[in-house]
Amino acid sequence: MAIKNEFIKAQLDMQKQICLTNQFNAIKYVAGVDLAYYNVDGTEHAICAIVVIDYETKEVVEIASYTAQTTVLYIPGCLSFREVPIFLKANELLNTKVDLYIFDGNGYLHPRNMGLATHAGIILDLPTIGVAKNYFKVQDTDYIMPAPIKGAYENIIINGKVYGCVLRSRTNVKPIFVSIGNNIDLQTSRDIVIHLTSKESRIPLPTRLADIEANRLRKIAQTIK
DNA sequence: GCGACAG
DNA sequence: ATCTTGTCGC
Repeated sequence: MAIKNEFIKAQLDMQKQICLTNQFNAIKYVAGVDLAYYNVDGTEHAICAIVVIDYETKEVVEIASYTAQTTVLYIPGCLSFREVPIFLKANELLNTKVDLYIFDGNGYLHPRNMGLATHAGIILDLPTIGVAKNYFKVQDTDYIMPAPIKGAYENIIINGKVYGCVLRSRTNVKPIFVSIGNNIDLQTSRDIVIHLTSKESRIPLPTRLADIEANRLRKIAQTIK
């Protein structure tokens, strides 16, 4: 498939820019990013919602969103090319100077270590974390199920390299998959995800709120049709 | 041909 | 991701 090869070349080119160390002094504003999709007369549209919260008080600081027609189809491994352009437009509407972004999807846990969170992180040149609700198998490697206790985790090691981890964000609840995006390390990513996860959801608060906002806007757009 | 496949 | 109602359970 010609299109997919273009994406792979672009990912391989970006690969060498990934930063695996913390590049921040303090975290004040954290943004959660999520997209929702719907159709209008057979034309697919996407809504990107970004919700910024205060890392300590967890209060919502700002919400931004951007809707656009979809131009790129979804191909496993190439998700970022579909979602990053729309995310960047929504991000332009943000007034808050965000310290860290959390994406709904993988970062380093990707065939070329270039998932959504990493791709966006390199463009933003800011710290990002990828949090996926489902496992995206790389090189036929399975993950080890962590203990059913909040905070338990197992690193996902592929060919001797740590791609990310499976983290139990809530006791007795299906685990999530955490990986670095850019300008951050995995240990810190895990700590932050745990800090932002409570009994309301197994997903960290910023992305959970972004998910709710994106779907709220989608339902409104669908009833207007 | 069959199954897998972040969102 | 989305199409979709009720339903079992804390």
